[in-house]
Formats: sequence, structure tokens, C-alpha cells
Amino acid sequence: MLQVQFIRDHKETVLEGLAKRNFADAETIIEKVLTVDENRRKTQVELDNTLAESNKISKEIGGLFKAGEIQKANILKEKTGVLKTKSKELTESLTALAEELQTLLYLIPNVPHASVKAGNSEEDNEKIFSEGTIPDLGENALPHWELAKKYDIIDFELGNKVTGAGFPVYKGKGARLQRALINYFLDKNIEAGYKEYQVPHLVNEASATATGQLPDKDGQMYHSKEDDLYLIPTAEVPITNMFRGNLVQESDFPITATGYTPCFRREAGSYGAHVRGLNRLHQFDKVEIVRVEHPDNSYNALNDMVEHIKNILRELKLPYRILRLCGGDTGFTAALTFDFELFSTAQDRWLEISSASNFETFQANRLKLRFKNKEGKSELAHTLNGSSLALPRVLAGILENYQTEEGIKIPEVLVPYTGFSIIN
RNA sequence: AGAAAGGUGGCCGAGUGGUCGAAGGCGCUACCCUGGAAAGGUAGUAUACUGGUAACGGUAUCGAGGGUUCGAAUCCCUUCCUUUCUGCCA
Repeated sequence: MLQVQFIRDHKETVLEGLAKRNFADAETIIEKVLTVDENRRKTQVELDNTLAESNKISKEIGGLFKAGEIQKANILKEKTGVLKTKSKELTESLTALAEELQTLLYLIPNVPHASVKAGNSEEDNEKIFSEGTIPDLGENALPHWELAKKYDIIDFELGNKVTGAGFPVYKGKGARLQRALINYFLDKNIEAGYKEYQVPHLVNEASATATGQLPDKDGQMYHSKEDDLYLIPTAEVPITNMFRGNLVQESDFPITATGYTPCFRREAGSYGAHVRGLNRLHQFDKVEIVRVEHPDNSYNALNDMVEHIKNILRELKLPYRILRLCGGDTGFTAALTFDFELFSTAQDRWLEISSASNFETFQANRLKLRFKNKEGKSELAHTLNGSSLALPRVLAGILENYQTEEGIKIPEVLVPYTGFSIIN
């Protein structure tokens, strides 16, 4: 959520930013925000004055009662009746205006960073880096879902039976490879200075709202109605919310966190070949990294995160590229996002495996996550997060890119974690 | 799940209807004292919204939301959370 104050002071910047996202009706909404905000302030002042008067009279009444001047007190009492009605009305309109403002602000996405290019879809994303060799697998290369069946390491039908589509069962070496990847990722993150957390997999409404899942993506989360809890779509939600409402010291920066969790997504409305196999699931595993940073340092931090993820993919010897997302493809809450895509040789397409973003103050505003600056004032911090990394597509990439006549080789760095070097 | 007790500022803790944003202590900051430090002394030290160039004001906030009252941290209702006991159990 953007700060009203910011919109008030930097209207043009906001409009230019939203134009890069191709955000419809930006001008209308911003104008409305400004009008409602002005009304809100006016009402606030009027209410404050009314209450001030009422408070003053109450004090006088107290004094009169003490002095035994009951009659005078009773006269004043009548006066407060009018003020009470007035303040009640004003409170109601203030609440209504505040709600209206809030609803409007929830509609407005983050203002993209200066480096973000205008654009509508993934077509307009900029490729800024690529690395790794795409292996020559020959004619007989199989997509991962065929390989999974051939070696009996992932069972989609079994998951179907137990739960439904999009909930695979990992078996034998498949399960061990999955567990190895989780441990490997966590170890890499810890080595880079991230503190490991094990967090709840269900969150309350306040948490889902603070990181921006609600109200924007309501239908995309699994929801336990009875307890009013949401299954997390990403570890970003519980991890970032650990810091909700905090007032930290500048010396606490950088605050870094990593955690492994399963992620649950309803993925309502996804169909077709692009969702085959591990490409899109209702439950998948992911290791996440989160940072809370001083505003002056958040883009350095984002850079660090990108370098860190590069490093992991380099070690795994997987061919990948990095995209800087265009305005239209950048998530609602992010100011700048780098997507990492892995080349799936057998599917002949790029698969998104990580996304690293700086949210600037957009999340911190809802989170009320602040720090004391040098002047002793509290100021919103910047939050960032990234996947390091998402499991299923990395797994798919390994299966596909490392397939040989003899079986699927395991990347060298993973062998100490798996305890075997080939799946055959 | 049932019963009881409780939720007050960065922390501890007092406060059961009136100048209480809240005693006292700890912590923190500045200054005094000191060769330096400790101890001691003095002062300051919540957040949000809002008015004002500023100085300085106003309003709200004692878990949250309602209510009673001229007036609520204090009384009533709802709700959430914590602790203890009982129950259940990985």
C-alpha cells in the first residue's frame, strides 16, 4: 500500500510509475484518493475540535460537582448533548472516509523502480543476464513427467488418489533428491548470512493482509473457514509477518531470514500443457529468503540476493537467465523484480524458478514495520524477498537436463546430500 | 474442549469513575560531578492522525471492538490472546 502522504507529495511520479504498468484509470483513482483524503482531513479537524470542546466542558462539570454547584453543572450537561450528537456524526463520516480511502489505496499497485521499462506482459521483460550451457540431449530426451514415471520417482496418480491433481507424491530417490535440495538451499542461504526459521504453515487474516495477499488474491489461497486461517502460498507471508508492527533500530539492519515451507496455491483458472507435471502444482516446496533493510541500502541488498541465487544455479550447473520484469508483469506489491528462469531442454522452454523483489515501503506500510532513523523519527523500512529456490521446477530442470542413457546424473554439489550420484 | 486468573509505555509495575498519556522503578539520551569510569545528581525519554513556516497546539490510543456516563485504564457486553488447573494427545 502506498502512503497517502507520498501520493500527495509526488503525484506526477506516481502517475508516471503506474503508466509503466499500464494501470487503468490511474488518474481517476489518484484524483479520488486526493479528494477523499482532503475530506478526511477536514472531517478529522472538525471532529477533533468538537471533542476538544466536549472535553473542556466535561472538566468544568467535574469541577462544579466538586464545588457542589449541581445546577450549573446540569446546564452544562445539556450543552454536551449537542456536541455528542455532532461528534457521533463526524466519527461516522470519518470512519466511512477512512474506509473509502483504504479501499482506494488497496487498488493501487506499487510504483515501479526507475529501471523498470513500461510493458504489458512477459513479452516485454528484459533479459539482462544468462549463463550455463544448454546440454545437447539428442532426439530421445524426455520431459520430466516421463522421466518421473520411467524411474518411478514422482507419482502424480498416487497424489491424485490421496488428494487430487497438483499434489504429487515423491518416491524413493525422488523424495531423497527433493530433501537434498531443501537442505542444500538452506545451507547455502545460512552460509550467506541468512538466519533460518521454521514458521507456521497457516496464517491469520492480519498476516495475509499485511504482505498483500489479501484482499488482492483472496481466491488464490486455501482457507480454513472454521478457524479463519489461510494456508500459506509462500513462506514470505509468515516470515515477513514475524516483523509486523516492529520498531527496529538502524543498527539491527540488515535483518535477514530464510525458511523452508511447503506452499499452497489454489491456482484457480490454470489449465493446459503448461501446467503438466511439476510445472504448476497446488502444493510445492520452496526455500525463501527475506530481508528487512534500510531504504538507502535496499537496492544493494536486492543485488546481493540476485548474486546469491546466481551462485547457487552456477553450482548446480543449470542453464538459466535473468529477466528484469517490465511494469505490467511486475507483481502488485513489488517495485522491482528479477525473475530467474531455468531452461528446460526437454520441454524446450524457460521455467521460472525464482523471483527476487524489492517492495520498498509498500509492504512495510501495511506491516507497520519501521525503524528509528538518525533524527530519532520512525520511518518505514524496506522489505525484500526471493526464492532461493523453488523446488519443483529446479527438480524438473535437473531431471531433464541431467538425463543420460544410463540414467539421471545428480549434480556434484548435491551428491553429499543425496548419498547417490545417479537415478537409474 | 472445560474452569479460573490476567492482558497498562522499550521492560517491570501502580492505578476501580473526574487536571491519568497514566505514579514508581529499570533501561536509554544529554548535562553536572570525576584524571577517567562506577556511584550520585538534574533534565528528557510512547505511537498515530491532525493544525501551524516554526514555536507550539488539538484528538485518539491502558489487547481489540461495542455500550453506560457530562466524563472510562477503572463499570457492562462481545471477542482475541496469555498463564495455571482439568481433559485429550503427536
